[in-house]
Amino acid sequence: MEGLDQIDTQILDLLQHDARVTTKELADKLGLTITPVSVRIKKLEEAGYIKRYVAILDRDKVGKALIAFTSVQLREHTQSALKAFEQKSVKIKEVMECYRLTGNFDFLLKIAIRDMREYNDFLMNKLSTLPNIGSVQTYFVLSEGKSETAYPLDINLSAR
Amino acid sequence: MEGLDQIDTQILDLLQHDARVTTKELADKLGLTITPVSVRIKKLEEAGYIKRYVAILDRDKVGKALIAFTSVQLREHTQSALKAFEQKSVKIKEVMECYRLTGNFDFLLKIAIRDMREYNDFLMNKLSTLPNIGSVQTYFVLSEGKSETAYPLDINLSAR
DNA sequence: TCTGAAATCGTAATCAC
DNA sequence: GTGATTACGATTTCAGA
Repeated sequence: MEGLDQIDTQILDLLQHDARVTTKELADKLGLTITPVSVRIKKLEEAGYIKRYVAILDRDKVGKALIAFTSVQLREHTQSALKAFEQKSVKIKEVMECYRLTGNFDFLLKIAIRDMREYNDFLMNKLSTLPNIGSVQTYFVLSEGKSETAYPLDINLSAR
Repeated sequence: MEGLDQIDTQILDLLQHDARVTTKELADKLGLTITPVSVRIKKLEEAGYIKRYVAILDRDKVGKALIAFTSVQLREHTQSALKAFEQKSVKIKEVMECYRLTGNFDFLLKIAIRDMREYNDFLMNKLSTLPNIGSVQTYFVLSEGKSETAYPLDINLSAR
């Protein structure tokens, strides 16, 4: 699959906001019939543009009321030390996201837990047991102004 | 709906990893038939445990190769200044996530862009036009070790 | 690459148990 | 909760433009 046209991009954008939209609805919005839309979706899936479909849960309702961003600096910055930290930290179930960053800390982790007690358990019994940890700083989320899984696609509106 | 039992929790966990799993597959995994599984999913949706279903796209393939975490400190910390920043920043399309944080910066933004040129445009023409900005620090993502939308649910495995 | 019809498959709703 | 039936809607396939 070589490149996306405007219709592909619009399909992706609609699906990344609502994956339950029916092919018929998509077809109507795009001014097409079901068949080509269905074919395009399948191609987008097979070519890997769509990685997967997931349900987004209500964080509070499933008991993960607390989100923390934990930044980590390692003591040693060899390639193997960086790799080792990454490989081990992502195995901790509370770690939803793990990024290696530029700037004055090495890793940023997003942690989902029930409460402060669970964060303490994460910090003391899980994160701190990893080798080579230098300094750790924690930032708790006070409020979530936006939390979007959809990427900001560039849709050329004149193309309709 | 008052509380989740082990079966509900397992349904949620399976759906937050793969929303395309069929009711039949869920039923088989849970040792039930389609009917009760179908009823439970509907209840979970109606009670708001499942907020929505989305497609997760391939970031590189859709041209958002660069992710930045941008931390912002405001000059003034009145309630109205904080609220105003949050309300305005979330309207910027490149801002996928916006959190108000404890600790030594006020907001953390996750920014998805094509490249450094687009980040510069975001910073110069969008973020910096918001009122009350004190200091801004940017951390670019060098590698994404884990990027999960699923919350770490506690599944009591002994319950099967 | 599209349209439109036909066949297939999954889901939702209903029922007796 | 099971298991069967039904009806509906979505998806896939295919002929044809």
